Amino acid sequence: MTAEGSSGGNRRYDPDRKARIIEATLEVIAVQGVSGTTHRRVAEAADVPLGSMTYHFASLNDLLKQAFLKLTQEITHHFDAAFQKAQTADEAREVVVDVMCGWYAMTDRKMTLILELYAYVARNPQTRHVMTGWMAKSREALERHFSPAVAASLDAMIEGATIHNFMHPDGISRDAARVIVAKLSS
Amino acid sequence: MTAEGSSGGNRRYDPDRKARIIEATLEVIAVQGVSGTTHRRVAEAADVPLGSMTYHFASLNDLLKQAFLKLTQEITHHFDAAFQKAQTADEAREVVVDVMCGWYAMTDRKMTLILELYAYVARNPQTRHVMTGWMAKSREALERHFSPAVAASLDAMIEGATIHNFMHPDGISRDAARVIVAKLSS
DNA sequence: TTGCGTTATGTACGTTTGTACGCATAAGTC
DNA sequence: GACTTATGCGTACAAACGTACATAACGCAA
Repeated sequence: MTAEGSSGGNRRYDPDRKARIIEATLEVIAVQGVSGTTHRRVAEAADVPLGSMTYHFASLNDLLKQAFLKLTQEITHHFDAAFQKAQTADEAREVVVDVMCGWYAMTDRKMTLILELYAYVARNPQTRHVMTGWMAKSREALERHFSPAVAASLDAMIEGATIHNFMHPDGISRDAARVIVAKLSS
Repeated sequence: MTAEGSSGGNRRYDPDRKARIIEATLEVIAVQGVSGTTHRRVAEAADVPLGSMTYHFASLNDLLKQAFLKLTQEITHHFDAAFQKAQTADEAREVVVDVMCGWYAMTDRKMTLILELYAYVARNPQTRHVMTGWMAKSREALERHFSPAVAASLDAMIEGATIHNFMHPDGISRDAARVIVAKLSS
């Protein structure tokens, strides 16, 4: 009775609702951009009533902030997992190459979300900690295999190469990436 | 009589109006983001009546497109000018260092605009040519001093370092940048 | 002057927006 | 069962939106 108890059309008791709304928010942002993200569109995507929006989130900005935070946490998780597997420095270098071009789960959707995040943070300084936190985690993962200076350069290169490859299909090939990583980490 | 002839409150004949609207658009985007850029806000910023918006631009998207195009042209111009001065490879390397951290005129405002552009292009594939055109010009400038492969890597590094330095104040120092450029261009 | 064609603008319209809030419905307690 | 409290939601509203369009203001030819 407690579970599955949807007694007709109008739903009740849906403990994952808030999480689902956040996920739906990312979906809407990916397709419509922050500029096209509205309470109503997210509500429809998450299949919840409009009233749930203002009930679970103080404002639209609050919703965006939480959605972007979840995005960075997911990415950080993937990033960490990839580097956790690497044992030797050479293996770590290969992971960097993987991330630079191809990425494990860097779909167009995720890349779009990241760029929306950047723009959002640039215009909302009070959410900058979302970025600095993410960057710190990435740096930390890299510094388990490289010196701080090299880690910083690899991090920047990952950023730039990922964006350039996204914007211009055949930007940096896998072989080219290998050469670059070798140079930077020497 | 033809110039300065504002015969009271309601203006007439203002040949630079379109250009001024585009500039005002960039100003609004920088502060409010694409999501907060409206006909009315731009009109106020440019000090033109609302009707001028739909008169000079087919739609809001058309306006955004033209504004972003102007942004990339300005940046390209600065970029080219900087590299035009460099005669030797070493001088070119130093320009790359300049651009990576500090940039000639890379204010927070301009960086914000660039990030908004990225997000906009990611969501509007039909405007991707604005990005590919810009990238081609940058690549071209770099290839006057470096091999294609090295130019591509420097371009990506500039991208990543600029963004990281913007997000996290003391990301890559000038000395560190010099080391990185030396490695990449060897 | 008058007339005409182009250029520009004020205004109105139908939508969509974020958000507030009264009320319905559940769980909790006896 | 009855009653109380906490939780969730349908709905309403003022503000702001993009856009269209009738009409005003001009330059210019006659």
